[in-house]
Amino acid sequence: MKRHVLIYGLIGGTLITILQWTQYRFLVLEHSIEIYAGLIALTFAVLGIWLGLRITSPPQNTTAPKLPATSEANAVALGVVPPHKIRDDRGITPRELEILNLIAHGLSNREIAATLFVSENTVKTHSSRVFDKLGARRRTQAVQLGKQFGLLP
Amino acid sequence: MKRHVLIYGLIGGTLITILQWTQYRFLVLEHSIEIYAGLIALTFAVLGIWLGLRITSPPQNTTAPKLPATSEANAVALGVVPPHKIRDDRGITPRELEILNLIAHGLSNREIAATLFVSENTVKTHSSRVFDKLGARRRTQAVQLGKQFGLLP
DNA sequence: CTTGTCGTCATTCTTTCGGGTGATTTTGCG
DNA sequence: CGCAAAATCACCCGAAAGAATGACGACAAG
Repeated sequence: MKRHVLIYGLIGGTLITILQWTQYRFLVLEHSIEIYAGLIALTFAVLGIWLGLRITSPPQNTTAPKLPATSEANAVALGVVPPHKIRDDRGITPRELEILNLIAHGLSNREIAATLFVSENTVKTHSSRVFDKLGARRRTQAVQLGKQFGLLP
Repeated sequence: MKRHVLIYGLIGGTLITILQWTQYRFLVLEHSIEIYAGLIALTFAVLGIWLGLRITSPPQNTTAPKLPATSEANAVALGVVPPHKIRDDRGITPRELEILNLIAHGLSNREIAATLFVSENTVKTHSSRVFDKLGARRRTQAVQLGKQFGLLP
């Protein structure tokens, strides 16, 4: 990301230099200022669009927390390797995984509590722990990450 | 969409006009040309970024890191997915599907609103409609049903 | 016996979701 | 042009979710 800003500034500086170099031509051509302005506008508009695409192509990178840099996980993310082979169990206990599974099926905490015959607070505790271990802030995100880690089908 | 281009051209024209109007000031300030060039560059860079976001956010191909709509066709062609699983588009509009997609990625309503440059209320309206059309009561359930209907990868 | 883990439950508090309703603006199409 | 669908935004309100604690019993390992 920093490289883009660098390139950006570099192009800007180059453009300024070129403008400075061709400064004396303003005396000759009458309306060259508009032409130059248009050129600059066009250039930077294209550049801006390109930049805009660049900086927004990974939209949830800002929200997505710690993703492992391991080659296995990357392979899973890219779909190269079937995810059931490598499951990144991040210290998630069986009970917690059970809750995560029910969450993925669209059940509410109350329904999960009723299913497992435990208190709703217990479900909340488990889910909170799962979220913490997965680095998720919402249950939908937990489901998404759970699938990435091969914990969920 | 056409309006944006229009606005774009309008702003450009206005800028040119302003430049023309302030043309005589170039005789006073020595390096104002660079300043003006920088201003133009900055303005159009921001504008370009904005435009780039505008023209690329409606189709979620650029923002969606996951497999696009052609994934199912590819999967069918590869024999991975049985062809009887046809996507049951239940009158869900593209925008609504886009919101559903972002929900499936674990984004909150606020984050979705920020991603799509709309109000949080709008996101809520869309999601409510999607839930209604899918028969879901929770977003996790909506995701689950969306996958069942072949609307989500 | 001490330590650590796991599962369980509670309380308080804040944030987020979701339903409901109404409104305006854009847009696509006949 | 005029209409209908889609998209946008606003407000209220209750329910659900989640964070931050603290606590207790069971159980296995050291």
